[in-house]
Amino acid sequence: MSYSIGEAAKMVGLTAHTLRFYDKEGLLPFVKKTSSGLRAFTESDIEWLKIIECLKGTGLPLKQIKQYIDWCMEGDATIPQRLNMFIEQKKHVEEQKAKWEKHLEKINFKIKYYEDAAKHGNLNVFERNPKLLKEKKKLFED
Amino acid sequence: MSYSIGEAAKMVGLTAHTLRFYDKEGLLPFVKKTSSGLRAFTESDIEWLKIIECLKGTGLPLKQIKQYIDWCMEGDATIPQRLNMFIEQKKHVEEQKAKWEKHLEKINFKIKYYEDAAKHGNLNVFERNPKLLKEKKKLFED
DNA sequence: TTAATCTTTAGAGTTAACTCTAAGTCAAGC
DNA sequence: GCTTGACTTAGAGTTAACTCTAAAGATTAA
Repeated sequence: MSYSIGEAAKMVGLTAHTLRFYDKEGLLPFVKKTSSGLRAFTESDIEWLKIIECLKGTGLPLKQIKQYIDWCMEGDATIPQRLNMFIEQKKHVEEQKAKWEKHLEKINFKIKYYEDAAKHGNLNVFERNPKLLKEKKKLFED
Repeated sequence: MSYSIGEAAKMVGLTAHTLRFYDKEGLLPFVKKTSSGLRAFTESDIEWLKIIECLKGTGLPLKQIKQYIDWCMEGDATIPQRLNMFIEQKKHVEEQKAKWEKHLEKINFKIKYYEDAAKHGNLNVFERNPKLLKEKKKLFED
């Protein structure tokens, strides 16, 4: 059993347009067509789409995703490159997570700041709460 | 004391071009100019840049960042909107973090998979390690 | 069998966020 | 004073990733 492009799109949360665009960019060399020229997505193809989504969702550009797909199509000789790519991507995700953690601290500070400001209707937050000023200095120095 | 656009750019890890672009887009209404027309960034302006970087780094588009800056320029009446924006952005960051966690699991699986493949020089990983196949099914179902 | 709803292609258009160029102005060191 | 490098503007160009259009062919339900 196989899925039309519209069904496949729905399954992975993309549009048919986007899937055709990916195909045009060479990201879906594994998708076969029926005798009348319609794309037929297999279960395995859906899994490919999910790994593409995973890589895209962690910030890997389509060009590099294509590189990975190309390596997969080339066979066993490219296993080390593929392993390396995922190790690098893991590093990247962990760096991003750390960066987001830093950003989240600033956001949490701003929430505290504006909660106090909202309560009193003005921005004299640091006069009311000097500790928050120290916190701000720690967060924004470097 | 104040900083030139080049100095300010270096301090926040952007280029002078980008800062001029932000200014043109209305993101830097607070930056004053010298009598001869050069932008002069104060310490407080650098802090603005850091909060812009924080919002941009957590995926907020420049248009919405501009909306926030505009609210700040409007005064105390917009405090609730600003608070709300940071609360929404916090939610967004936490959703992203959860998404990245999911992606990281898939990446970790692929690393295990390709480590075994690399060790043996071929992709018959699931024949050697059926547990990994079950893990894969769990990760890619939904 | 026919209407409605897919799907196909090539190719044009869009959006966000830069990135660069040209032509001129300003500032710092010798 | 002069050179060198940084700064100014307006505006053009770039890149990634879609997003849409048109015209034609395929599939499905009544």
